[in-house]
Amino acid sequence: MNKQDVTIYDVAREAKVSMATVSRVVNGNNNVRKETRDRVMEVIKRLHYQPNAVAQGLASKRTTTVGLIVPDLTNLYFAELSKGIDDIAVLYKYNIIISSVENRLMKEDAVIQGLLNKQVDGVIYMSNKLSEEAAEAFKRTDTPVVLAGTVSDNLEFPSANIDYKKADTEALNLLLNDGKKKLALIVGDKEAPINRNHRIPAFEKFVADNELEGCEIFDNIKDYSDGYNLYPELAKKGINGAIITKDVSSVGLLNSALDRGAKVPEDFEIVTASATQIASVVRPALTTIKQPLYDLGAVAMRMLTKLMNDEGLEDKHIVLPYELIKKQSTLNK
Amino acid sequence: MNKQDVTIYDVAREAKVSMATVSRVVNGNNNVRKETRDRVMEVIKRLHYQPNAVAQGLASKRTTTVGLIVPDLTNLYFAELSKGIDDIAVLYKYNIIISSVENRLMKEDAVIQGLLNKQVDGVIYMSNKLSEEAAEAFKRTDTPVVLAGTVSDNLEFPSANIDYKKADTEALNLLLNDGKKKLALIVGDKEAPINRNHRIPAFEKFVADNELEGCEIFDNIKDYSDGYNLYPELAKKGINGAIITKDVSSVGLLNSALDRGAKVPEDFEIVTASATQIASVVRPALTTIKQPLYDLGAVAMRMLTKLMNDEGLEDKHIVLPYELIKKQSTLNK
DNA sequence: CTGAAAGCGCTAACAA
DNA sequence: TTGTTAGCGCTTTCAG
Repeated sequence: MNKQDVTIYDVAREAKVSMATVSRVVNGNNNVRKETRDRVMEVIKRLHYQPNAVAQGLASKRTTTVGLIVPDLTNLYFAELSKGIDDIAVLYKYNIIISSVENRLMKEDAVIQGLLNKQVDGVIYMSNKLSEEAAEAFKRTDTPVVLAGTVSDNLEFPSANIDYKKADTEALNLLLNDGKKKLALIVGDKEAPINRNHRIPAFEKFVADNELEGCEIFDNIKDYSDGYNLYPELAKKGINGAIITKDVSSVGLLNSALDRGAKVPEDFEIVTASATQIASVVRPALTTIKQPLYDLGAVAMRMLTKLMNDEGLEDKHIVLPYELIKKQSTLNK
Repeated sequence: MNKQDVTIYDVAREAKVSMATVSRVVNGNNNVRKETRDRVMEVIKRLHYQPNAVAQGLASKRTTTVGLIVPDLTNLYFAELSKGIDDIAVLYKYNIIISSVENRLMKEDAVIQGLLNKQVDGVIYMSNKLSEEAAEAFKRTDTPVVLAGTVSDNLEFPSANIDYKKADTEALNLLLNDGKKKLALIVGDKEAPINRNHRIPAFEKFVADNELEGCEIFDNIKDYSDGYNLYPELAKKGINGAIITKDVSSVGLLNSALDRGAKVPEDFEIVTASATQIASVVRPALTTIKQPLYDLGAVAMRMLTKLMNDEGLEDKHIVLPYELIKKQSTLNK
């Protein structure tokens, strides 16, 4: 059987109606007499007609496809966001074209352009750092864009997030309350807007407000071994409490601390800021800022569907509640 | 700026050539005089012309898009396969439409049909269990299909896998050699072809060959808590060595065993059969059958590119080497 | 090396 | 309620 053996034209002829009528039936348009509709449906069934979505897309200028831009699929943070997005996409009958952008030769704006050339109806952007060129590319187009689990510098794009400042401050308070005063904020990339504009200012404010000494921000801690290798430095500096944004790094740090004979949480407390599976299966279990990743994705996609239907957004920036889950990597006095 | 303000026609007029020539330039066809090419290129740059991939797709009947069918994105097994696929896809300039099929109301064949309607040039199927309808849908179409990290009952589709029988047998030998004789095979779904046709027969053969008593197969262990809750039953039955196919379950089992005071690996040994991140960060680290997931994905996608170019496959079923990584959840005598 | 012209399969006014 | 008729933006023979 060939790629497309039966077209709308075949159905029309066989059902003795015009292509327009078949098109109406296929698209659920009500302006068709029931009798006609049934006849057309019967022929569609009989001939196994399937509409060619590419032709539909060209004619209607809507592809029912959205683009997803994600750094890395194997990072559970993004995988869980994606799952939320996907479920809502299915609900609204959109397909998803996924593009990873981390460690790619192709520049981000080229990736975006590729998506736009495919005529996606919308884009969800999840990379932690919205580059200049990417922002420019988005601004040049009518195609709606929503950010999920990431922020832009000036709120120009709709987004779904948690209140990172509040979450971090609450976590820092937990550490301080446990008697830990030499604190660290450990991030993957200082320049990511989420860190630059939220986490770092919150950390600095907390340190200043509480007149803490010897607190420090560590940058460039991205994977398990980064975390593992960082611990000695923390120990030397007397750091006894840390918030880490990536949970794989947290686990590395945790294991490293344990391997070097540190007592967690007595000597050293850890809070991880993205509660994926991985944080909950290690022992001692990690205290986490639990972000509602699935929901963030779902909400972002829901916003996008509204924009794609020109419905407008009542709220451009949705903030979902987080939870501080206290486990065994903190004393929780 | 509108979705598409400049078309091939605009470029043609501006460059004083025909659309055909512009098309040739865009597609890198050599039959264009350098002078003409340069002129067209200049106009393309100047007008910021971007080809409409949907129109290209309709006219050429190739969309440079492939469909990915995956149970669940947040399962690292599939995420890592997907990463390999994605990297090769980028290399060959294909986009990826990803469809999750686990816990969906939509039946698998409907998902596949949706992909075919979008005129994908090929499909990579990674679900653990290729349903009847799915296989039928694939057989009805000319669109090439490749299986990655999964098998079909009768080798009808090209695939990339490891030798599951050999891997499991090697792992079982490790357990036996460590003195563990009451062994378990713990799977997510007994009926998945990979289990039914490979892992289970290998297990049964091993048990028979070594005349072991009290060995057993456990089904339906899919997530962390399934694994966690299974341990008491294993303990009661005196099972002292287990191969588990899902590593999240392995971790549940491990933690459960430790929580109940069992010594791992002295009293109880564990080998997990899919070495994702999660298996390597827990303590004691899990001994794993390390499948080259990234490579399996990459190889599958490479096969697909060949099929999409009608190049034919020298080898329909590619078997990649695995590694048995001995860690602390086995004695490794 | 280049252009003319016929589609690809469908949607969407507009008429009837 | 239905049909006619232009396209959507591009590729691809076929001629020249």
